[in-house]
Amino acid sequence: MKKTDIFKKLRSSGLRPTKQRVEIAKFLFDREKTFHFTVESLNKLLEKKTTSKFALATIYNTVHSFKNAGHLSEVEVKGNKTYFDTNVSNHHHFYDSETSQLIDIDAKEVVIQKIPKAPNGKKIKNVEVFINLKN
Amino acid sequence: MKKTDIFKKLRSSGLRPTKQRVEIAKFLFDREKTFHFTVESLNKLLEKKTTSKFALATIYNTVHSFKNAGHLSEVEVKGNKTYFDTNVSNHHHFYDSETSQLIDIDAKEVVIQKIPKAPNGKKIKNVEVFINLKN
DNA sequence: TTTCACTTTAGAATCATTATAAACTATTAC
DNA sequence: GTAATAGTTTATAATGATTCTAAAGTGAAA
Repeated sequence: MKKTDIFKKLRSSGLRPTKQRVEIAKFLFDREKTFHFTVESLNKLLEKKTTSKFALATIYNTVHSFKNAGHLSEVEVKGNKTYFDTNVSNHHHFYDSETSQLIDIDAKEVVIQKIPKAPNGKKIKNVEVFINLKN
Repeated sequence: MKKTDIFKKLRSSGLRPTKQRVEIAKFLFDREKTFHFTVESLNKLLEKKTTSKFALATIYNTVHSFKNAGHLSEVEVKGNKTYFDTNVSNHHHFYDSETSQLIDIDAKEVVIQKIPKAPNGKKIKNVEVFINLKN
């Protein structure tokens, strides 16, 4: 991903391309596979892989901005940490609780034949399938 | 649920039937429908519905004991609070993020036709379907 | 009924996350 | 370019959920 693309991505979401955002965006989005992380793990990786220094609050701010802009999605995982995913398309997950590892499952890999209808005045927003793994 | 049944339930899981555990167990398990809660909400309800007084730590201890004994399950919900469920059978959930409300879906209400196989040396422990609702 | 391991308790400690307010910086208008 | 300003970053404090600690309490076995 070119630097200008990152600028565009940020600008088009109303986010000023600051040094920090550009660097975090490059780290998050400039990769082949989707990437799952917590703020804590992202912080550690940024410390290791970049020369810049980021306040923890900035990482929280940035991740939330990216999430609100639709560039990141949040994954529901048991436990108290928030997991994020660079894959924002509709998809599913394997979860290995032994290693706390998430693996994406493409939407077309799961076919649901029957599903109950939404209660009372509600509608279905989306369906997420979570496959828990064991050894 | 009779008091002796609660005693049995606790004893058979190696849990001493203390005053607190019995009262919390009665509150949680003596109902028709399944019940979803966080420690915070349970604490408030216990304050309202019982005359006993429980230390918050006791509620945490008790809920964890019950969970480890298999009498409660944990539900994966986005956000930072831990949700518990008195339904420990294999089942699924509707989730209304507007009201933070969970609704159980019986396992037989969902039929999955196709699912990917587990990666490398792993096996599938279980599959959980999460249906997010909107208005 | 005594003893002892298991529990409960209040409060301190910890961990993740959010709020605050001052310093900084990208953008806009000139 | 330069100045003004609105949006950002930062360090730190504050908050909220959860866990830890160590002392006091209590079931259960002998």
